[in-house]
Amino acid sequence: MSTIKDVAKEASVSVATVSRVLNNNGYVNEDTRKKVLKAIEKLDYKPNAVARSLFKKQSKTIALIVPDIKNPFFPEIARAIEDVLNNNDYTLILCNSDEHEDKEKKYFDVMKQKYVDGVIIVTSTLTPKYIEKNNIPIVSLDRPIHNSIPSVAVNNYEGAKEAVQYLKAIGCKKIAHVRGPVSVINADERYKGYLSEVSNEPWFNEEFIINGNYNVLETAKATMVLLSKHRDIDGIFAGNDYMALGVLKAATQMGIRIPQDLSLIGFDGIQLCELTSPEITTMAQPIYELGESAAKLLLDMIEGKAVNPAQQEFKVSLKIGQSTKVLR
Amino acid sequence: MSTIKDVAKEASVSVATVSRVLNNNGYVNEDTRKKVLKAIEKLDYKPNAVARSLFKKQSKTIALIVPDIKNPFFPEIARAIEDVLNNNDYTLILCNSDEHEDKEKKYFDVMKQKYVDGVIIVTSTLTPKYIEKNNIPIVSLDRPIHNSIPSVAVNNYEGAKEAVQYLKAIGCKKIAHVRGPVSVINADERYKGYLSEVSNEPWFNEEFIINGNYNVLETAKATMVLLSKHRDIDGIFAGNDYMALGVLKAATQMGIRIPQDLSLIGFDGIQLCELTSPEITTMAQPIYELGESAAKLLLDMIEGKAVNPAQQEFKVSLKIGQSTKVLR
DNA sequence: TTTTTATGTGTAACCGGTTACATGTTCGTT
DNA sequence: AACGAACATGTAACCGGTTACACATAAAAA
Repeated sequence: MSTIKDVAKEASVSVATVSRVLNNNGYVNEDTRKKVLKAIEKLDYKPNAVARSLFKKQSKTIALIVPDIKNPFFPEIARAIEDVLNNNDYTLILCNSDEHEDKEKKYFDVMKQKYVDGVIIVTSTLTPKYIEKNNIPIVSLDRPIHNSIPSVAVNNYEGAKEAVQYLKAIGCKKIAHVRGPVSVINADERYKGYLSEVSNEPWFNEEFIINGNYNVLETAKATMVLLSKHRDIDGIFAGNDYMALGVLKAATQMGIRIPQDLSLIGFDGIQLCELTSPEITTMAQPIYELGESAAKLLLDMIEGKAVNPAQQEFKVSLKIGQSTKVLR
Repeated sequence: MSTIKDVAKEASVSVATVSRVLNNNGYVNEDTRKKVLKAIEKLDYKPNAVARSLFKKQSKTIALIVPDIKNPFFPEIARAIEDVLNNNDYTLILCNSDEHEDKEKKYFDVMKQKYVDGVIIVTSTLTPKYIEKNNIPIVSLDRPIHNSIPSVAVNNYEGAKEAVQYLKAIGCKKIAHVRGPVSVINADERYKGYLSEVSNEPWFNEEFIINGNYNVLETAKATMVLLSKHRDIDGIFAGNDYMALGVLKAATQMGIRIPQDLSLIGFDGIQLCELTSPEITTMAQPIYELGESAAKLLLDMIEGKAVNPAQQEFKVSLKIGQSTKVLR
């Protein structure tokens, strides 16, 4: 690999001049510029990003910390983010936290040591205090942390209400809810949205709420228990699509037909919804847009454009599949 | 952020000494070491990874280039790789190539500029010549490029044969194949494996082979055409699980029951197989192991342990789900 | 006692860029 | 003719580490 010195020598100029043409700043005579460009071409010179980082204290790299990339929501997010970064000559570092605070913090340390320019994080454990202490541009995604931390998310509470309203509208008389982990803010919001819609219904029963922990198999098990005890449930609002898959599985196994016997609606709008049969009706988040916006917001912050701690809230939208059916 | 100079001053020693205790090499008096450690503690000093990289010409970072992280095979791979890296204090950069040679090459350039220590790549387009020219430790995953390039993959040909053999064994009389993209080596191998098992069968028909391009919806469409024309097909070997999902979708839509009317087997063994109903029978690759091995191999290469261009080949194993049924 | 050898520490060069500052031209103005 | 602004380029310090080398001292060997 040739260095800037080699180029300087080849073009018979100083390294400063080469640096100037490289970065297109300062005065450079047109002829000199051409000479340098020719030398760069000849030597197939590529500037050393690490040396540049050391001086500039920035690496053109951002990190994405998610609980687990295997959860199908996150690859879609990651893809959107990477697209934006790629278009802006940034690079994406991927981290799996398993929701462990220790891992998150360890990643944070490493990122600071590597001059990573910013972080997009999906977390339920990190505190605003810790984050501010680290003083690195950050955007929380999917799960707002605090109004002092920029975030990109959807209105889970409203979305959940709409989902339940839809089930009601198509004629469901007894609606159950599979909620996500207690510690996860969006699962909580969705749960609250469900509650606000059903807690005053005469049929409402605490037992209609089960916890699927954002896990398919766990959901399937819990759903079987639920449905065998309460055979008259005719609608289920799953806290996310992944768990809706679990419900689908349980129902199929029990010979309960979806949507004929039971209407099912999920939340998120992951691609998987369209691939199952029946296709899952869901309250869809604009996932790609979410990732895209988070990335753009972060880049703006890094480049000093965005100043106010933006709290972007997107709307979810009902995406009707085949798992819900108008009953009457 | 404090630097090594701050620590040196705090401990009243030279930066060289601090560096020595940091890296645990060279002679350092026990008392001096303690003094330095105390200073490090006091200042909460973390060495600057970029400065270190510049000198050492290595970044403790490796890149993973996949066609698209949204394809559910890759998050599982990525997770395995990241686990290994994390345990070895390496960081993972994620790149989506969309199978475009241009993007792959662009990533390569960036990686070299950033002193990325190695690359794990899933590609069908890059040539051994190009790769060797770049002279960076590399492991090709899932799709061997050439025997001069270390790779980690499964025996797709054998696996495909076994899959078809299984369909035969359970009594399928007419077996179709949904193949993957023509340009992708593993899709080709699987196709050949299928052919070797069926081309001599009296029932064999060229029309039993359709192309799903590793795409669900495309597969579903093609499958509907296939099945409406050839109603006596009673077994389908899908080139991967993702396409098997497409077959499942098509069959459901057409009222063809799986496995009662049609047995379906996929390839890969992604987690999704267990989440559908019916669960998909598949020739499972040891996905996690694949990623793990690729990462370990690459780290060995980077640290100069592995020298011979290893071509690791893993075995696939039949994982019986609910999409295949013994017919007689 | 002298010579090695092992131990301990500091100075400064180096990794490959960027940029502040100095220096020197060339113009346009007055 | 004199002077300031714009243009052009080079020198060297700097970013924050690592390490070769020099030097000093203590312990071991001759």
